[in-house]
Amino acid sequence: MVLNNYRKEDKVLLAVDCIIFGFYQEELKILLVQRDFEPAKGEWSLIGGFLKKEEDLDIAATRILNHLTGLNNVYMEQVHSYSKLDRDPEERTISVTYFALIDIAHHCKDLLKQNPIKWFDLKDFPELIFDHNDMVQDALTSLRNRVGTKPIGFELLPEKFTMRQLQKLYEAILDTELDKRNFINKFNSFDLLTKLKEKDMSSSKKGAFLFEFDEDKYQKKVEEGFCFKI
Amino acid sequence: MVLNNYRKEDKVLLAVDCIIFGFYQEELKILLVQRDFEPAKGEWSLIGGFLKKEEDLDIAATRILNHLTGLNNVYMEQVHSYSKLDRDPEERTISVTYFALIDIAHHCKDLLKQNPIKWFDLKDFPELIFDHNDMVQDALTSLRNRVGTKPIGFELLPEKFTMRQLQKLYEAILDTELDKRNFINKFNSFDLLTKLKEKDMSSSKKGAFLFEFDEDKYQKKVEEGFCFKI
DNA sequence: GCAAAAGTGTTACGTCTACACCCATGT
DNA sequence: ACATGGGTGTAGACGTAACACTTTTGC
Repeated sequence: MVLNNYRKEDKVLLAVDCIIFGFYQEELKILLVQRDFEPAKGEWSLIGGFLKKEEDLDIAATRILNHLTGLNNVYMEQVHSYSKLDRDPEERTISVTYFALIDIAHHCKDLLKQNPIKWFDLKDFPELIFDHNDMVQDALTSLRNRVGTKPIGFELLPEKFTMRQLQKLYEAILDTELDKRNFINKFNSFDLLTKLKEKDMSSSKKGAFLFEFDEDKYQKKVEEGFCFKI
Repeated sequence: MVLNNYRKEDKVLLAVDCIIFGFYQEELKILLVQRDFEPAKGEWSLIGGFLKKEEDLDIAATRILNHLTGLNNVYMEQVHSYSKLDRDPEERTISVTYFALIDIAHHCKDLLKQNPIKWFDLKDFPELIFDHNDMVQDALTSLRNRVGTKPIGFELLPEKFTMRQLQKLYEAILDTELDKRNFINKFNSFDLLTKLKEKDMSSSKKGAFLFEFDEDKYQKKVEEGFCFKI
């Protein structure tokens, strides 16, 4: 027999946890929070919260991110749902994760000062509560897959960036070294970037030209069947 | 302030919906059920149910699949969570989808006779309730991505299969035509199949050699860094 | 003048694609 | 003997990967 009465069914707590990635000094970073409530008070955790009756998951993720960071208009994608019975010792909780991509330099100058929130190097961050370490791992895998088929890397960079920054970003995400000429040639072949007249003088004496991602151009190309593939 | 009391939080109904794929007569199929309860009684729907207190999502998906089909040991993967406020008119319900891969020929001879469950051609199935059409689309996308990086296609075939069957399967999943020589050459280059002495005589007079997927060999290769990529 | 990063093309290599004929067998 | 699907190899196109030197300028 098919289940036929919604009201008889068990309800559960639904949480949303955000894996917030940033990019700074050529390294991928992750934003973590020190829990200020039990259980596991004082331990490091992903930024999360509970789904409310009147919102869907995407909105909850946006709200939670905004609530703890003050950030808006952040690129987010749902990753996976976690449901092991004992994953949260306090109460049975199912958690849906989202990864978020943030341009640290632009948005977060004062975040770093705020107390229980801190950026960590993705290669060296503390043990997290519950199954949050798995979540980070899965989110990273998801990001790696995604970045290969959709030009979302820019979400981690300032609007204007140098080719070298872009390359270092992809190197950090994919955890591999890339040849600068091949990288630039490939990216240029997509014809998605606008080269500006400005230069960034912060990393060399000669200065490096700045580029912008042309979202409109990308959308038009997609409609024409273009498929981003790096 | 961080949320600090689990008990105050809203709880929700959590459903699991299964997108069950099969392969038969060179076409991808999907298993659908006619709802025998309100709302939307009589309409076609994915096979689903509600998560129970004592199970995690993987187990719920397995139970639901088994309950409506009698099948065990079915390959399943979580796809996505759907949470639009009005997606289920009866009551706020979040749904987590799983795709399942089934060898129709082997397992389901009598399923077809059972009443409210029916295999449909993936290219021609009825309008589904709620957001189930989106779920099917997303699951198909997920299957397409997955099949390119993990040898799961075999789950849709009998244990022993011909190269032609395998090729037709990939053609059906990817919705594209493949060259038989290129396909065979590529697959053989992986060295994951065992050629049997037996032939399948059902589709030609000459007969076609049967092959088996060597799961152990695949696992060993993966440990050595092998990466399936088709 | 030298250190440090920016910028720029070509060649070799490997992979992917296209393609056509013979084989075995049941009717 | 012929119709049907099974099985096999190669050559050209294409994309990827490897590689080194010149430029600019602040110190």
